[in-house]
Amino acid sequence: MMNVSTKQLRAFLALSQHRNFTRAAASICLSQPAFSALINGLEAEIGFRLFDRDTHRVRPTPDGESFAAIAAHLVGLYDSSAKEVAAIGRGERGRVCVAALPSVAVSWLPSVLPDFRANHPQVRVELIDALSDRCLQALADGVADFAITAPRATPPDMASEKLCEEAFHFVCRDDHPLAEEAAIRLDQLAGMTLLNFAGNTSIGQYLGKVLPGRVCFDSLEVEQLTTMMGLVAAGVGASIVPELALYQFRRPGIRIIALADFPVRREIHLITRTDRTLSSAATRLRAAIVDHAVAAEGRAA
Amino acid sequence: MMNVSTKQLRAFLALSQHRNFTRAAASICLSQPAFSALINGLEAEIGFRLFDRDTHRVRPTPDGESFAAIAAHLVGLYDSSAKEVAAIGRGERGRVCVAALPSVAVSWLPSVLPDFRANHPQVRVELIDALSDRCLQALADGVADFAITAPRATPPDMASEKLCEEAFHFVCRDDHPLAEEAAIRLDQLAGMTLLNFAGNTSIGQYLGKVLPGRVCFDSLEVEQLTTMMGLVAAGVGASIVPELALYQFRRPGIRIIALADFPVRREIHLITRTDRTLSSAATRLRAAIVDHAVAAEGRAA
DNA sequence: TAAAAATACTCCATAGGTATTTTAT
DNA sequence: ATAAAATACCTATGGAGTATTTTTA
Repeated sequence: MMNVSTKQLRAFLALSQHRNFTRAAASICLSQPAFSALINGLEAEIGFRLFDRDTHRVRPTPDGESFAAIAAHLVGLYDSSAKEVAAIGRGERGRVCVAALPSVAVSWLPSVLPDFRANHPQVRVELIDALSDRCLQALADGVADFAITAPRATPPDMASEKLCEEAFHFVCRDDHPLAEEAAIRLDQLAGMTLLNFAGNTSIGQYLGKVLPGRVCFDSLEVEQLTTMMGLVAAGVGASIVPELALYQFRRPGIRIIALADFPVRREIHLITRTDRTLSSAATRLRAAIVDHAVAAEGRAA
Repeated sequence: MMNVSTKQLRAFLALSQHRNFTRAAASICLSQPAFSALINGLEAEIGFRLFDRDTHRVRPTPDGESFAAIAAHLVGLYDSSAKEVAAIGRGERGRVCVAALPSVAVSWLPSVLPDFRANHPQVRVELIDALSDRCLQALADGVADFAITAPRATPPDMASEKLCEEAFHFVCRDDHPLAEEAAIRLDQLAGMTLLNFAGNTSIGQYLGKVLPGRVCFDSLEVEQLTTMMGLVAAGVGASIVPELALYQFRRPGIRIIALADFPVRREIHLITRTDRTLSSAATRLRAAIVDHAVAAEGRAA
């Protein structure tokens, strides 16, 4: 087997160029004897002489000239590979897949993704916008690099980091009995019937923990915010949704009213697997998202 | 700077394939700790983790998978380069230029070149067929790798190896006074006028050393054998040529007669420069030519 | 508990330096 | 006589081995 180091190849190329051991050695920051040893070792390794040399002239042999083309190719690929690897390390290559709740995908990511994509043009970004369970499933399956959701509990093998927490709001049509309130207390909801979210949604899980015994739930349960908005707009009923979901309800005829003493806030977490190293690209995107969350918290406070 | 050895890259590729340190180490004939050190060193060098590993599972990280393509390319080029270099060393790449006397080019090389070219299809062979002086000039200029000629003396910086020596023969038209002789002695030529070769030809030099005082030279001197053959065939005169030149004269109407006591033989030498290493290809061709000369001498003896 | 990677350590080969010698112009 | 490559010799780094420990499924 041919065991040639890039150092030897660079020494060879330097000597081809300078045609002088002392100067070529200096050009790659080596002493002349060390440099000579590199060239001698290279010649021994490949089995033929690369330079004809005496004390006053150094010139490539014919075989040395044939070798030069090969060495230059190899060192060239090595250097460009090094650049590529550095780019991977800076998160400028590869693919990132984020699984996020639709409300997060709509309200959060649009303020982070454009910047990230502009700074990482060679990274393919994929977004899975799904309900909490499917987000975690994508993460567990290895499809997603990380998830942004409001999980019931942190699954094993996963680490959770709180990005923010958000208040719940009452939403209703403007002909609803409470439509004119500036703020609503929980006792004002007593006996009232509210439209609920399905148990596999994070909102449904939060409401299910807090409200039973205080309000009646309509038997109608939905998964999607869009659907809920449609029902509210149609006057089918009122409901309670967290901050990030409000974008669906900011439209004529629908009222959004603060809940003065609602006992819980929805926590949005960024979930990563503990048993897999994130790609550098994913690490960068994750950092951008966390930064954005911290900044947003700062503005809110 | 990225200082990564091919050994590390091969270790990486082995681990990508086996996904098991112990087996991957065995596959490249290393102990498991030495192998681990290679992988750790590689990760430290490039700055990101390549494998997620615990005691029971080894799998590439996303960045590791990006790296795999680069590593495979690099190792692939390295290996094919090693093959190319080996081919250079075996004399299967490159160019060989031989400068040879026309008589050698006609009589010698055709029995060596076809074999050589068949065995070295990727070597470009160039042939300079010129008189002695131009052959040596081509060698001195670095255009020719070696020369086959009959030099006056070996120039400095050049080494000479005798390939063969050859007898001189008398050539004349069949109406010449000596045409019917079986062999001719020098004294039979006394007073006779011979066509001569120019002083820059090897034949001219040999004849000039031996004949003055014994025969008259015609004032007509030529350089080329073809021309001499034309003059002889036209009955302008007779001449003396060495063995390898006889191919020109083996034709109807021309007699070739042995010279019984001619005091010199022409020596054909292979000349190489002592200050330049021959290419491997040239070394091979040179060896083939020398072998052929030795074999021919054997047959002659 | 068993299998596999990581750690600890020891040893030797070799890369690199300085000082000196050889060589060719 | 001089400039440059080769040689001699020393040191220190690191690569590779064996033995052992740690870890997790």
